[in-house]
Amino acid sequence: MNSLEEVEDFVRNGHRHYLPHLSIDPVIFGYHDQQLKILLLNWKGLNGWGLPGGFIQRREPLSQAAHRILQERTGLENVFLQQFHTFGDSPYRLQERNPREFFEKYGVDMGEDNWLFERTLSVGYFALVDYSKVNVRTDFFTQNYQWCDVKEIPSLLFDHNEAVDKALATLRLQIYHQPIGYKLLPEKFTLPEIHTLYETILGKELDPRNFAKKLVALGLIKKLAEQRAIGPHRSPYLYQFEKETYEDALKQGIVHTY
Amino acid sequence: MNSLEEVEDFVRNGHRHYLPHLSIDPVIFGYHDQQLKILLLNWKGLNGWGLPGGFIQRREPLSQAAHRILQERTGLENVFLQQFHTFGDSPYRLQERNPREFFEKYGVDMGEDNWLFERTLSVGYFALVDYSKVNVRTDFFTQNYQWCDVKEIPSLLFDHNEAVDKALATLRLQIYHQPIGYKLLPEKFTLPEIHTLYETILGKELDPRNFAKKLVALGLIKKLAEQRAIGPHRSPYLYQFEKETYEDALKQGIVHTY
DNA sequence: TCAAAAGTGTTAAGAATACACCCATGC
DNA sequence: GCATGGGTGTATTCTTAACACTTTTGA
Repeated sequence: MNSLEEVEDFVRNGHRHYLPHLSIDPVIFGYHDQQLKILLLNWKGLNGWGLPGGFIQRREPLSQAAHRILQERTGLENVFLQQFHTFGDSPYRLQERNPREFFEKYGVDMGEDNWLFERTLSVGYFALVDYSKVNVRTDFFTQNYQWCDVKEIPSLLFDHNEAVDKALATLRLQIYHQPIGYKLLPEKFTLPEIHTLYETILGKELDPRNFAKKLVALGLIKKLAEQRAIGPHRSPYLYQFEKETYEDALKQGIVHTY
Repeated sequence: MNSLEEVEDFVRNGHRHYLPHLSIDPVIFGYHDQQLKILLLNWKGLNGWGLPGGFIQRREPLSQAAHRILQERTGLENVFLQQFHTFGDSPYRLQERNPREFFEKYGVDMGEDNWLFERTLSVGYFALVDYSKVNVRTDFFTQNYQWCDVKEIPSLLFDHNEAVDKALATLRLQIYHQPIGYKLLPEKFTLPEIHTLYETILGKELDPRNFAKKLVALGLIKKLAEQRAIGPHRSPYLYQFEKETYEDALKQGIVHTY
């Protein structure tokens, strides 16, 4: 949706293709270089940062819509993506919207009862990706983006701060029940790498000895014979996820701490 | 909604009051006499059992809608009610609905593009109530109801089995993170009572000694000096919830097992 | 005195925590 | 040889799990 024509078509005819009253605003967590960030877009007409978003096609399964929207924004497929809450309580989710000014800036005539003005609830999904592999695609409405560290989230548009907070809380609770990291680390990784990943996501320090013991005891990772040269330091061993144990844990859940 | 006039008004004008495409179908867990049941309604025209349901008013916060729908069905207020998932993937949630036959049975002329025919996603909430305190209110569409033991759930209409399964799984996971029981037991209760409650919800046996130790160690309940006479058996002591600890645990969460 | 249900304590195993030193590497 | 980061083990504490007999009560 980059040209004015496409936008006009979306505004006028979108209600034929998409369900009104519902959107999906994914919280995309990106991990790279020991940092956990989320993808924010600058919505031009609103002059503020917010989550990406999209609508559900009329005949499209909900979870497929979430994957599609993610794919359109990041180019990524096969992503860890999880529904965590549906938002419909905040004042912004109560009122009929007033994006009129917003659209008028672009000279699109919307009429009085355009579908985009109606009250819209949001189904919240979060994704966990390696942000160095992402090609963010902006469009007519969003020409800037940033990967913003989770420790420095600014005040966001709408109720998006609430969504980010809840997504992060869910992710942090989840990590005690399900393994993560498969898609965020290279196939072979070092203990310090996965250690930092967990520390970064949980936002707190984890004892490296206990952490390694735990992951090995759970059978989630196994040590390989190979090492990696990392310059003027001792070479760390490489590890791999134990795929079977990992997927079992994903499905059945585990209860423990780190 | 008991008379034909009300129904006709709902069918023809409901879209002015309610959001289309979205419903709330609460899974109402009722506990009483050491049994965990859910409320099922018999939808007359569909000849099958399903969950109660309702729509969201256009200007009504989502969680308030859930409470209202529950209140309308059960008369209960101030209930433990929790959102657990939004359903939009099953075949039933994909198609435009075809309740035409259903309504035609009642002689309501709906027209071709009635709002009730459209695809409808469902925001799932579950509630936990004492079913002996419930006055189920049926209406024009639902004149029978039953409290059905969770171990004997029949095949339900639409995707409601999926909703029940997921609600139960969520409740069982939740019980390891948050206390429950405040609204399900009398103010003063015995250890066997709360013990059975937890066993019933989890669907498995819990060692009575360890269980009692745990609840007391967590500071959730305290022993009173009083006992209750229960006939030709030893009189059990009464306990009370420690309100402060209980509410802290509700808000902040706990991680443990039973 | 009997039947039914309640109450209670200890031990062993496992898990979590805390903690500090040596090792390997490249410059 | 030195700076940097990686690797590893043990002791303590706490938590969980397993387990069986005695007490109370009213009939």
